[in-house]
Amino acid sequence: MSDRKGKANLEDIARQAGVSKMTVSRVLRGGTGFSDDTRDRVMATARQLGYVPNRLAAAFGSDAASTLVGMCVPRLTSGLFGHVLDGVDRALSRLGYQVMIGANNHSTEEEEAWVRQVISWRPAGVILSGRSHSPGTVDLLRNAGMPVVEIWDLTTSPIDMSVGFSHHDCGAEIGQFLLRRGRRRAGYVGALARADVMGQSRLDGFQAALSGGGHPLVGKEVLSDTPGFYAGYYGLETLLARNLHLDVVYFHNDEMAIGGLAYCQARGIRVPEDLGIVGWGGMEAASVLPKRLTTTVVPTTAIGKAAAEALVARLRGEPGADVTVIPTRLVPGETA
Amino acid sequence: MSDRKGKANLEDIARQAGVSKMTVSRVLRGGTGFSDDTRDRVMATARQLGYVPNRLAAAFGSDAASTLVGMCVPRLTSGLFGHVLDGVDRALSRLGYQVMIGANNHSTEEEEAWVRQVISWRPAGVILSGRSHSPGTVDLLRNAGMPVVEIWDLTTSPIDMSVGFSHHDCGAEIGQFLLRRGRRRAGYVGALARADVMGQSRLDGFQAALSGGGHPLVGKEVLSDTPGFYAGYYGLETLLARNLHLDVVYFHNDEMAIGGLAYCQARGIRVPEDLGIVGWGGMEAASVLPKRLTTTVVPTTAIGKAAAEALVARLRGEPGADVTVIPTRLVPGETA
DNA sequence: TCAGGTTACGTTACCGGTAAACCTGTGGCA
DNA sequence: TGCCACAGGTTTACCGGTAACGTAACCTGA
Repeated sequence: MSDRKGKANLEDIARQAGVSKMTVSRVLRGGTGFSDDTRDRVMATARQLGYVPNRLAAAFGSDAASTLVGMCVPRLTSGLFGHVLDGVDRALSRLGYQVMIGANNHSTEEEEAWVRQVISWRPAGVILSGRSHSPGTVDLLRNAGMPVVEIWDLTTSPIDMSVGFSHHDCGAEIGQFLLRRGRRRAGYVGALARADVMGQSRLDGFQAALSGGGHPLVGKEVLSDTPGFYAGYYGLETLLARNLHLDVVYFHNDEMAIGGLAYCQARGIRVPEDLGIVGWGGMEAASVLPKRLTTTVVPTTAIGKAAAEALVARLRGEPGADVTVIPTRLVPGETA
Repeated sequence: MSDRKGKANLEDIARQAGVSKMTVSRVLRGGTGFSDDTRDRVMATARQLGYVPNRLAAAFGSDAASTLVGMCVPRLTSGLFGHVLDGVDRALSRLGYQVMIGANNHSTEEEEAWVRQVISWRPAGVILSGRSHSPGTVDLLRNAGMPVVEIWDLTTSPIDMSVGFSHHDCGAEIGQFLLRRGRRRAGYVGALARADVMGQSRLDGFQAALSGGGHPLVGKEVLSDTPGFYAGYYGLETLLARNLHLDVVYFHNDEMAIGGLAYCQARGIRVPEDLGIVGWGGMEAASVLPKRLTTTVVPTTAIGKAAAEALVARLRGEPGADVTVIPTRLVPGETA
């Protein structure tokens, strides 16, 4: 056994089984061109030597052999993206791929830095979150010539493929829903400001719908904090302190909306009578609250799965749509 | 430019800059053995050609050059592990490493399958969650001779290194705390049963403390469901239906405890007067609830960071402890 | 009976870096 | 003057697979 780290390689197996390296390679990859007898002998030898394949060598030697997929999310601590990641990982690992992760913290520069790193591993493909990227990122990916899936926020002109839904439509749908329910003085509580392009899209859609219905947004409060429970709590406190006589507040996401609900409960504000509360995302907690949160449920796992499958389909040369819509669902709860 | 995918390589840069491949390699890695003039020329040429390094080739050619780290968590959808992953990723990406993820779904077999895959990429090191692994996993890792960090549940005899805290102690601490607060009839609501070894450790510690204090656990309900809000809600409902006159319930984690709180609120059970509720983990939501949840706060991000740093220290040959304790903190809230 | 296809292999070249050993000119010093 | 150290390189070998092509033995049908 050639003993760089004491590991057996194809050559060791070949020698011991009395065949060539290439035959061993073919057998282990489950190809054709060998007899049943040879296959059994090679397999037995490989097992006996404790052979651990070297994907590094395989991917290096042949551009087609990489089973690595890069996936970049805005934040690893987001509950929603945890589910997306889970969907991606389940689908890909079942097909023999491995996932390399990254977080861009809602920054296109950080995303570009990550893409630069991940590309240096010559992955089979890359999954990005969102549809706004730096020119450098787009260049790098175009040049790399590998499948790219942009998820979460749908785009009709993707770098390569897009899987997700329209954030703008989500916001608009909620706006129209609230108008139908008779709400007239809507506010918004968000976080991360310009950084989160997709949250901004929802707000844009929301505002457009409200204005279109003749009752434009009355006030908004956008913190530069992490969009979590705290930010929802204090964001609502700040917004209400401005005495705008709001009758409903749309939140950046469910976490923040639940923070808002906590604030209402603490201050004796009745929901939905005194104030309506609406979230976005569809986290599990939202449905076991004393009052079920009105929100948009996003099929996170399905998006991850669809992205992974689109990527693999392209790698296999199967035909597939460039744009896949995974619809969200407005779930009227008891808070608006 | 040799055009396998149209990408420039060291040789292209070398030719154009009028030096050898090796000199280019040294310059790009920031080594020594070249003049300032040569360095500037090489750097300029690399930029001009849009050189993207090939880490695959580097890691393949030299076992020491890998910047890949594998990280396996029980579930990617867990809020706590999202933070651990974040801690790991931040620390590692700052140091130039990339993270390959995996989920074992609380199964040592799935973990072994993942380890087999990740090792085939010849990573610089591996981070695992938990301390119970299949013999095959331990063999593979020992044989690979790379740094391994076991996180989350501390072990005094790690495969290589261990970073975390004792789940058993967490449970015991809560047990003692509740006894001091005068609770005498404690119950437990959990999930995943045998599969989640660490949850079981907490329960063991909890029971030991209660028994030691003369008031053993009265009843428990362990669902084979995902340990989330729903499971907490229905688990508590089922447990209380047995009319055991419990005065406090310890939950597998905060999500389940919050589900339990939701159940109490729905049924008019006063917390903490009629029933105490205790969680585990320290999720953000727990602190903006109408009543702050009594729980154990786990420094998730710090554990991830410490694990990453221990791994890198070992890679650099710096001295470091094999076992690093990251203490948890019992936070008495208003629910017990 | 023999051209032509098929099966079951073997051979060769190559992927793009890095380690290690090897050169070469220059300056310092005994 | 001769020797050595050192800066600033170059050369060579190798990592472990895979693609592409070559080939001998066997089969098959006209």
